[in-house]
Amino acid sequence: MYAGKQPGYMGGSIVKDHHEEHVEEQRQELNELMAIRRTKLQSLYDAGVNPYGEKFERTHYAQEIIDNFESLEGQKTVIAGRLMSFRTHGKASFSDLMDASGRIQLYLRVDVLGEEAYGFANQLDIGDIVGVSGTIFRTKRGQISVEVESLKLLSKSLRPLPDKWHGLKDVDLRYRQRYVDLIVNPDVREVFRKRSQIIQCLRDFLNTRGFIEVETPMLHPIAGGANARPFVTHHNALDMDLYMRIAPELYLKRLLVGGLDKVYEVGKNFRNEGISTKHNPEYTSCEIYEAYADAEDMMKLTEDIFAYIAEQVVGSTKIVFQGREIDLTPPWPRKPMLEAIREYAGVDLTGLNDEQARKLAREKGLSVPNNASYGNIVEEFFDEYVEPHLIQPIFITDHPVEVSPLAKRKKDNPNLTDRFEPFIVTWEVANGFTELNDPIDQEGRFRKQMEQREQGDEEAHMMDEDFIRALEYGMPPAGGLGIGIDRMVMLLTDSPSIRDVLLFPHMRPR
RNA sequence: GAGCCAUUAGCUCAGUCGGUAGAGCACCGGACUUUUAAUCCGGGUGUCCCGCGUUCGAGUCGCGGAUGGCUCACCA
Repeated sequence: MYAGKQPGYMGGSIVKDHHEEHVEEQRQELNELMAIRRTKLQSLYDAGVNPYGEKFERTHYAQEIIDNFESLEGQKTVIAGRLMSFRTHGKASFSDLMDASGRIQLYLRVDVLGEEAYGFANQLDIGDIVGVSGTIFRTKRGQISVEVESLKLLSKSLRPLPDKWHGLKDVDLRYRQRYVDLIVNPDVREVFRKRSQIIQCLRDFLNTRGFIEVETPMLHPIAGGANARPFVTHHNALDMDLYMRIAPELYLKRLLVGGLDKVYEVGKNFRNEGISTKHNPEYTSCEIYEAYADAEDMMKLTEDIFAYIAEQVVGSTKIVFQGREIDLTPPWPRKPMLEAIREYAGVDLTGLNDEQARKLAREKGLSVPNNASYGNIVEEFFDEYVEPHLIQPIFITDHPVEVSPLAKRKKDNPNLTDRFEPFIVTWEVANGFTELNDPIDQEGRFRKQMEQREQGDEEAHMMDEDFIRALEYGMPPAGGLGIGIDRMVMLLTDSPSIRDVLLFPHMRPR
């Protein structure tokens, strides 16, 4: 009954045969460096070593050992990570092991490990993942190290890593093979650790102030809440097209109607538009709504959020972006949009009608479509003359009603809204306003948007009848705020391109 | 979408006037028991992005294309 080979042995044999075939099959297509590693892989199997090990219990991270060396010197440790370099000296060798925390040097001696284990260690490659146990000490030259007493291969690496000194510079490859980028460029890990920290701080800040985090749909029957072209997708079972969300706004405001009066959502929006150093087709926003508040409250909230997070993550409200000091300390100045245009463009657009505004714009050499509204012209002047000057944090307020279809009109001027956008290093980093809670006005605004849509403006809002119905039940007066998380991360990590703060930025497929 | 630039070894890059394809790192072999971009000796591993053309001869010149970067346009 139990005659013949044991099941375990059989299993091993099958695995081995499978690997031999596989290795042989692929060898022809590989360059020499990879072929050598596959040969080594095969000899590991031949020697009965599993090159893809199992669970490994560690006692320390590399950085922990370095930070606490005084108290750890002479003690045993078990660590694991990727081998990043080798310096062999005959019967002794040095190697650098990198784990999530950092790097530490390994010291291997034949008289500690024994001939066999030492020989095995010298067959390892840069890039292999190992677990080691040993004793913490300091070399003659003062380098904190682990004298290795035993070593286990946990994962064989079959591809050579980029140059140890120059690393991986090809931007395209860095984004496409972010895993390699993360291995060889420690700064990149740091950026993403900070990104995580920033979002964590944001949640802490809001939760502490009594906001609750919610999740609303990403698949929308109507794409609303922003001026943007949506992605269209299809639900098979329902046989209907759906839009990937361009903003969570209209759902979050339904929650205000429902009585959840302080809500926020952190998540992705999808916009079917251009790609640039500041735009990715999917990006992360945090939208925040507070009932019984207004734009002024949301401006204070914005400043406080930026200041709090900068303090936590960078250690100061004065940060450096691309060599320039940016002072995020509240309060930030406020400036109405028309006043900013008067200041930087020398043009007063106050009280003009559409036609007068178009005429003035053309005189100034701006390209203006014939159906451009007063609001469009104001925005055009702003983008052209004002935006490039807004380096230090500032709130631009009081946007024209035509370009702010979800914001409440100003009490003293129905052509303007109680809206604000903070600008830092010329970027719009957020957008907020006193929310329009008048269903009749909202319906009128949607109709205006639909007219623009009919005139070919693909980014104009769609009519959302259910949202109107929700407002008809009564939405409390409220302030709303949307923060572009990616831009915030760029700012706080000194990253000039949005691709530097996205782990896997959108790339054309190869 | 337009302009400019780039594409050469696994990685980072040189390559002159059109004349047999180069360096460092990595890798392979050897020496070396406290090195650290270890060192020393030996070894060059290549679809020069692709195609067409000019030429006796193209990594190099011309045309077309691909991919990427930057700027502009678009886009909050």
